[in-house]
Amino acid sequence: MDISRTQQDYVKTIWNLEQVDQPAKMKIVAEILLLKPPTVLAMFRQLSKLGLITYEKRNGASLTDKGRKEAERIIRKHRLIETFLKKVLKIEEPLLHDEAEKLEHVMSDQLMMKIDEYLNYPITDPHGSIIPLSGSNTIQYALHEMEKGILFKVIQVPMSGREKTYCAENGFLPGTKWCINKIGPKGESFLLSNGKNYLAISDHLADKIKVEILRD
Amino acid sequence: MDISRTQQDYVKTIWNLEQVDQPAKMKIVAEILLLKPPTVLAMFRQLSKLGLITYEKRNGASLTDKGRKEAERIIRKHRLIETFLKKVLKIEEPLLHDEAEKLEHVMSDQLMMKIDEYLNYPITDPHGSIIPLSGSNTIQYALHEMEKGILFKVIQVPMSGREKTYCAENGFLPGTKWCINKIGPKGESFLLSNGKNYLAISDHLADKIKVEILRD
DNA sequence: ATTATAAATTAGATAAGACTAATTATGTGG
DNA sequence: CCACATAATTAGTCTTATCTAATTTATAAT
Repeated sequence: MDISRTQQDYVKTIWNLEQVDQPAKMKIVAEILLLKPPTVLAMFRQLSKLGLITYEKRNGASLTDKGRKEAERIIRKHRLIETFLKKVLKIEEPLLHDEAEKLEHVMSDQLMMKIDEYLNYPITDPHGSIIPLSGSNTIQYALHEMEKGILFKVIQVPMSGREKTYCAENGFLPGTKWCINKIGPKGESFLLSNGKNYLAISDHLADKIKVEILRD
Repeated sequence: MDISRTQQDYVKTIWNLEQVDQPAKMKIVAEILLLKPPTVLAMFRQLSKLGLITYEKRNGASLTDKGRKEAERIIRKHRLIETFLKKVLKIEEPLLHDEAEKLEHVMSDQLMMKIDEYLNYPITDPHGSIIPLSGSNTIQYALHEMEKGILFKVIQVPMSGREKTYCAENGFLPGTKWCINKIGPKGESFLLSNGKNYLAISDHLADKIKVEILRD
């Protein structure tokens, strides 16, 4: 059962608020969507019934897993569309955003897959925001393929030798989370940080490391 | 004042019927749009009030100039979108048509211009249908640039010499209407017909002839 | 001309999404 | 702890686009 365009706008708005840790209270959502509180209340109830959000007075709406999945499907479309329009047609702001805002509601998943493929599975959109993945499948990348500013989780490091030791000594182990601070010219080195320490990874080593992008 | 998505579907349907000289009667329009006659009647009245159609009992709806312009704006979008999706993303039927059907209602004129430019102002869509022009401006082409099956009006022929005589003798004069029956391999000759006679035009001559595509 | 059939119309209902105006909760400052 | 400001809610209305069921109007066939 597809949700309506209107409902899509709501989950998207709530998702965006949650990204910056703002509770999605009625008043705020109403302001963002240029609606009045009673309208928003009615929709919150509708979305609750659909299992997309939970709503508590004074606490605002929170996406359920189902709702988050819906939201990310739309955000993914929005960002892929922006990337495509910018790359291929050289569209600039504000047209870029406005068109994506409309197209995200009508482009099929099937078409989005084609666009994703055409763009060679981009990680970020023209504003540098991460493009959420489709569905629940988390794709693993080589560290090598990452961009600056991306937060990721380590999945795999070399299993033996000097490189294994280097990673282990620096706490760069599967399951740990890191962020890319800097990439050397021509991508020949990566400066990572985990909030406490910094760690340099050579191009060569980066090629042997598997990571997973974190998006929440 | 933009017309609604629903209204757009109606004028588009009426336009399509007029193209094949079918009167757009309520019953037919209802069948095409999967609606019931009372619904269509209500909309016919609405569209009349908006000056987009005239409606007479038993005779069906006819587009006014304003309505035709609206319809062609949408058809133009549909066909440009199909051309783009096919050329760039290699989308095939039936997805091609379904996506265009949705996108035509949301893509801005501005974006369409970019797509038109990107495609280098195509004349026909992937099905060979002519892409209507935007607005009232009729663009003139060299006969040379035309494709098979296109109906056109002659705008300009050589003003002197053997070629002028040839055109004049065969009734190929400004204002007359012709259709391209056949184009030689590598476009080195054109076989035209005006319904009565056939006329061959060489590549060389075709280059000096200006025509205007007829789309109604 | 009369009737049967098909098309058009009316009347009234519904659903989604929006509004306004009025009312009720809630939480904070005095 | 009470009053007031702010937030949330209720109740009722509107618009757009749809429907069904019943009725009227044309057209064609006898």
